[in-house]
Amino acid sequence: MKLNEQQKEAIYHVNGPLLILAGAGSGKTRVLTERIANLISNVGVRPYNILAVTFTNKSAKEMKERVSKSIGEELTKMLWIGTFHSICSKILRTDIQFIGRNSNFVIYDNSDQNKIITECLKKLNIDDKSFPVNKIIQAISKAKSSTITAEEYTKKFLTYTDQRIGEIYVMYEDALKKNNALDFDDMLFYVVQILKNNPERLEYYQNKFKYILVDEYQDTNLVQYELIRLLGDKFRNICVVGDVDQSIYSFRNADFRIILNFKKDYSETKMITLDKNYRSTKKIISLSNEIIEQNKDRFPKNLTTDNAEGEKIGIYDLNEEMMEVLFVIKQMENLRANKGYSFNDFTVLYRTNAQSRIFEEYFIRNNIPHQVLGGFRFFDRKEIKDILSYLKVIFNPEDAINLQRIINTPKRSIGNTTVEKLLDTSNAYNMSLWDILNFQNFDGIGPAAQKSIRQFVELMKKLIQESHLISVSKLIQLIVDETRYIDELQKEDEKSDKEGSRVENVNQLINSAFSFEIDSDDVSLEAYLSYVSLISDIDALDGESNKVKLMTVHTSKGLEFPVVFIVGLAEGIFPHSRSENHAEIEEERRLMYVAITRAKELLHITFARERMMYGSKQHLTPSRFFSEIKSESLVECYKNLDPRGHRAVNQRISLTKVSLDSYSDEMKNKISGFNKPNTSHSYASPYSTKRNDDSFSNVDMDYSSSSFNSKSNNEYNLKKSPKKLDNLAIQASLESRYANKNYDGPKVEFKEGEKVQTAKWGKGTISKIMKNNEKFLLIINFDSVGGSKIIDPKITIVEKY
DNA sequence: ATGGGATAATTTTTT
DNA sequence: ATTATCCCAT
Repeated sequence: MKLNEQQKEAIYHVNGPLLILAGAGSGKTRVLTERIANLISNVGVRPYNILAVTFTNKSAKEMKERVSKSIGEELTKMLWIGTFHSICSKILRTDIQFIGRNSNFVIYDNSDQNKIITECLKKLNIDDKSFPVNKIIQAISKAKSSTITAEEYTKKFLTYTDQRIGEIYVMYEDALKKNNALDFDDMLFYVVQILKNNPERLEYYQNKFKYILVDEYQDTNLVQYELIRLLGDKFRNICVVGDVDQSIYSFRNADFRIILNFKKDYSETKMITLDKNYRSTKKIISLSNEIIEQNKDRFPKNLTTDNAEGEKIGIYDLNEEMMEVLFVIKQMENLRANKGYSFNDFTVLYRTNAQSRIFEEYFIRNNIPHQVLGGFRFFDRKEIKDILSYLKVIFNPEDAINLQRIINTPKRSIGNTTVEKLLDTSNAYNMSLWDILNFQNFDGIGPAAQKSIRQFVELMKKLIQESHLISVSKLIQLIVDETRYIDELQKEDEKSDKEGSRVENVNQLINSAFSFEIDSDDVSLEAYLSYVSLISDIDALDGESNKVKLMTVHTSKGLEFPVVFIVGLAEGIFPHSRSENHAEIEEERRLMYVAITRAKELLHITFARERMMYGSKQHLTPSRFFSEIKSESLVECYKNLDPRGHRAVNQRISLTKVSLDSYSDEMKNKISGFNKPNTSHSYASPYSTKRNDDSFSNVDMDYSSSSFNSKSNNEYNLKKSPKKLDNLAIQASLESRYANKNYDGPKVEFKEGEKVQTAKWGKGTISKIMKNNEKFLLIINFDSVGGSKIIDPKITIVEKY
């Protein structure tokens, strides 16, 4: 496609600060990548003089791929493209000594932080009811994101609460230092401190990064702002791209005022607005404009498009949650049968992860291939964290937090009381927990526990020794073998009937470590640990397989889909009940704006008036966002008026066309503080009476003639059924039988791109083959289950079909 | 030291 | 409904 004038201007601008205000779907990724390509190919900038910062690893990867296509892999490798954290981790690896820390550091995540804070509270004798741990973590994170040190905190904030938090902050910092650990915020803050306090390092990086590009600038926080400011201060070739209307991460201390103030910091800024949308239909863009215009804190901007007018946006007012799901299923079937759409054109967006469940349930029951993005992360699973804790302690035995995590995992009779005593001793002698464990005798600890401790120490020493000799994947295998941890997991797996076993997850971890060893230049334990600390999940969104995607609106940022269903548009859910003040409601509205602008062709918005929440039935009213739609011509509203309610569900959904006006009125009555001037000027549409008369043009969603579900011919599977599907259970047991048998069948030749199937995961495509002299693994994109899996064909039978 | 039962809380999330 | 946390009995 041809570039428009604004895009060209942004791409070919070379020197001086550049602010690109890029509306949704305005081709900003293209502008960024072509800008990099232009700097290198035409201006003659050396690739290692360019720094490009992205918001997620995924977008960093995408940018690398796209730049690579235009300037080649070799040059792209010399660029610094990455997230703020990965860039800072790279800098700290060489420069952390400047703040007197050891480069052997480990990165602490939220749960590690949680443990430290809990300990601090205990030591300071502060009640964790009046000072909830998560609130404290947030406060400290906020301070660090605003470049406020612990000492400054205690001086700056003088209320009782803040003074106590300051105390905790000081102690927390101390603990991190003792454990030779950094939290995520530290990584950025420390780099800023190093640059501020060491002129020669600042000079070095300023000369290195002659050209800086920052994506998603509306979601940066103060430290990130400082960092970019410091790095770019010499050459001032800073290009930032963002959209105030898509700032949705203030709960993570993002501050969109930073992008609003960019011009104040750099008076010579060239500002370019990209407001031509290449993604969506006119109707979708108009709707998004009407919603976002309600926000006061923004640059006025009017996104337009030359795309087709498009279909009206459907609004569906349903009686209960299950009907929402049924409606989505039915619509998808229609679009597939009559409009040539396929499963991977469809995406369901929701406000909270909890909403995904019912969709998953019914999608599985109706054999709808789907993939849930986000939600519970692989690396947050207990068994995975336990193993990573072993690795972290092996790498850095001073890490008392992870040491505590594994000292009695699996159970080896070193209980809380014993650990408490050990910690007391550690504090008393000001020695690390690891040093204390290495003593031969412990006062006041029983002989059984002493023996266990000695065994544990010997085990760890052995593992530390081995870690220098063997690969990470082998080390993980050794850990689970030597500790007999796998036995404990096996038992837990047998007890619970949850899907996806813990043992299997551990195998996935080993496989993913193996794939890291094949892909990565540096395969040291250190490199692996910083790699896993900075990635969120191993499964990525793969656009090729034919699956319906389900995700939160937050996760959908930056993506686009032909057909979007935004579900659960009810007061309390979207906008969320936790959003109370004006600023929070505006953020919810931006979130709604993001959701709408994901859609390319068709957009359906649904809500249910009744839904199960917190274990009981709740009655909900339509979202206030409906009342903000001014043009009746953009939407088509349907209401489910079936008096039989849920009993009718197994037969049909009967939808009746209604007027949008009813939602304006309803919202005016329901939302307190909603004081719009009288109806005279706004929402009444000349067509409203006609529409009401029209109400017998029903949309009849009869699905008894469904050709969709081939197995149970007539009906959608909507009745309650046991959680686990029978066929899945059978497949799983088959799979485990094969696994235990140590299958050594015929060696089949596999090729990338080949269609294969396994008993447990069904059909899929081989996306990558990884092998070396000790292992042979397949990465397979499965159609029915979420994402790709790493499969060892020696353990899992893989058949071609 | 461990495990079971009572009790409380329940957004969004990258790194 | 689900899950984490706490406290007490074993």
